[in-house]
Amino acid sequence: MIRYTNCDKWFPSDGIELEDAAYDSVKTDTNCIVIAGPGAGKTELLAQKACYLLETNKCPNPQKILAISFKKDAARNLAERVEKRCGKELSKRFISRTYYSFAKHLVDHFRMSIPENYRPPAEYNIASHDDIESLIKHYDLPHDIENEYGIHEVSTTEFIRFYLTKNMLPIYKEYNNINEWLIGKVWHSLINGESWLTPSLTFPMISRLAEYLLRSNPSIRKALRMTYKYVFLDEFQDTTEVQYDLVKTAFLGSNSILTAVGDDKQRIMNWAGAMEDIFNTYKNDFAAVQKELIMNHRSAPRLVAIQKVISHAINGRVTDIKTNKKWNREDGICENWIFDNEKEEAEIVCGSIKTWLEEEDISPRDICIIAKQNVDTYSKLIVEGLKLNNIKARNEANLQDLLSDEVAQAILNIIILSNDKQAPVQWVEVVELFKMLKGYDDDSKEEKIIDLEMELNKFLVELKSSFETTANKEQLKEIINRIIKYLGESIISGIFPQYKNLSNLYKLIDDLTSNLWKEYSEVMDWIQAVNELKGVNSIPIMTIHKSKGLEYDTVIFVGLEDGAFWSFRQQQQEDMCAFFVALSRAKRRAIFTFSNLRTDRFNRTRIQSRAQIRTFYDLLSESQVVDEVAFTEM
DNA sequence: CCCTTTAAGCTTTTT
DNA sequence: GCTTAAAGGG
Repeated sequence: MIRYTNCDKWFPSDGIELEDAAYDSVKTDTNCIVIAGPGAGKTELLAQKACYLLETNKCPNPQKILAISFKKDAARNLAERVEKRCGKELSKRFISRTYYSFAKHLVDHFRMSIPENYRPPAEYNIASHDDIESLIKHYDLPHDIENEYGIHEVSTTEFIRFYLTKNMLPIYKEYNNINEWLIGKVWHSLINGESWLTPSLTFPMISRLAEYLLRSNPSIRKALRMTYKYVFLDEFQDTTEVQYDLVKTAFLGSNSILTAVGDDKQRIMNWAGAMEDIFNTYKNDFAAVQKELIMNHRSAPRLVAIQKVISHAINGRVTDIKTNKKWNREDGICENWIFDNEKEEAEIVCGSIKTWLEEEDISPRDICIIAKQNVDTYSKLIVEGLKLNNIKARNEANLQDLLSDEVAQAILNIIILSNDKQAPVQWVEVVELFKMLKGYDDDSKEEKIIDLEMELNKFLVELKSSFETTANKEQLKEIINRIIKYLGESIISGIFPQYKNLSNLYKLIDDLTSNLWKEYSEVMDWIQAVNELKGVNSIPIMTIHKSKGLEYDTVIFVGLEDGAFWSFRQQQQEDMCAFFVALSRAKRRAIFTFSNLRTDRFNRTRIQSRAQIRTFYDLLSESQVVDEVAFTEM
């Protein structure tokens, strides 16, 4: 029996302290938009709000909270935080999904209620770019698109990204031009398939179908609104029109209470279709109240001082951001490092990193190397230089998909467990996975679980002896295949949709085998090899976009040059935001490098200019806490 | 065939 | 903004 807390007596769990605006946002009964800058504790705020609603029974059983994020790991993080804060039982009614999984669930579950001419078959693929391109080629049409600026040619990529799902369903009853006809044709072919193409839908198409479904079925819409009394919307500044239309149809005019969280200063997804004026649109549509968090728990005071200046340049607002008490007033380092060429840049950067790792209490994972884009070209010399000093650094994007895959994680956990029976975290994760694979839940009999654990132990012992005789890549692959067989190939493909097509699973096995073997052949120890593969001893290198949401003690931004910000003239605001995102990843130290000469991704060395980026420099000097260090005769 | 013009990629996620 | 590759014109 759960005992509920009186609303007035509710306090944040686990000793968390919320600032006033956060406390307001938790307790408010109205739709709201919470502006949460970097380090404001966005995830914590949403987790605490979920706890408040569940623990005080403001969200009574069987009603639920729906949280919608963009990325799987954001959705998972939030769910984990809620479970940690208010326990397993209550957190069952906290449903954390991505936009696309929310949409796909609706479409798959209520497929038969979708109007017939837009009803997809029970089995359909996720359409690839090539699938749609083949259709466009099949209809053999030019695809000029008319917009407010007149007729303009549209690339295939643009057609798929922006035009195929530009409007709500149903698509124009009468075709005004050849492109509307083409959009209709492509939709029809993708839903019904062609002789050479199984029915295939893109995620934005699925979202449009979900919206159409809800709009044309008031009873389903009503049921959804009754189920989800509270709705959280994460990273709201990145919302696309397709996603917003779905949210509007689902919840506008209902009693469901929406809490959107976002930061207009971190809008760096405009180019990918994020809505221009989403905060105001939402405020008007949902009569949402704006709250603004003013704490930055992450960055040191001197870094926050710079962030304030950039922030003001972005939106013209002056906010008195407060820093965490753990810092001294003078904490925080920000420097611009100017070099003649990349070679000098690499030397100084590598030397500094080496010194920091030796003399300061930080590990490789506390440092991050960031570039605007083309990460490999900007970091090539630095990676080579670090390698000479036995320091590892790597582009996170290359292994990200592999390492975030649930099946890959399970395999790596099992490999660790078979070599170290004491690994508690891995044990819990693997047992949970097996319970899921076998369809057990918390009500399952204790004996069943004990049987499962004993059987697993037996398997791990068998594996261990195999590992002792593994001497080449092929033998490692055999072991991984045995693990897959033990998990059950068909069970995997049934539970993890990405492996419905088994060739994806075989590709994963190949990928994992070669990457793990590469690590093992260097360290000759399985546990260490898994850890190296996970990158626990590597300095991460990534784009600004990938770094969003992450934090590091030290951030080295490589290449503060016009060449790196090639779109500055077209999207000054967005590039300023990108600069803000990169800067605000740093807890204590932010370094920006500039090189007069830079080799681009086509391997040509060019003179770099600062004419446009001067804007950044001027802002940095205005903040009066940035030191400019020249390693050159400029 | 050669020279000029034009398109597309850079930055991303999702079952 | 700057590159490469493909397409277009004479």
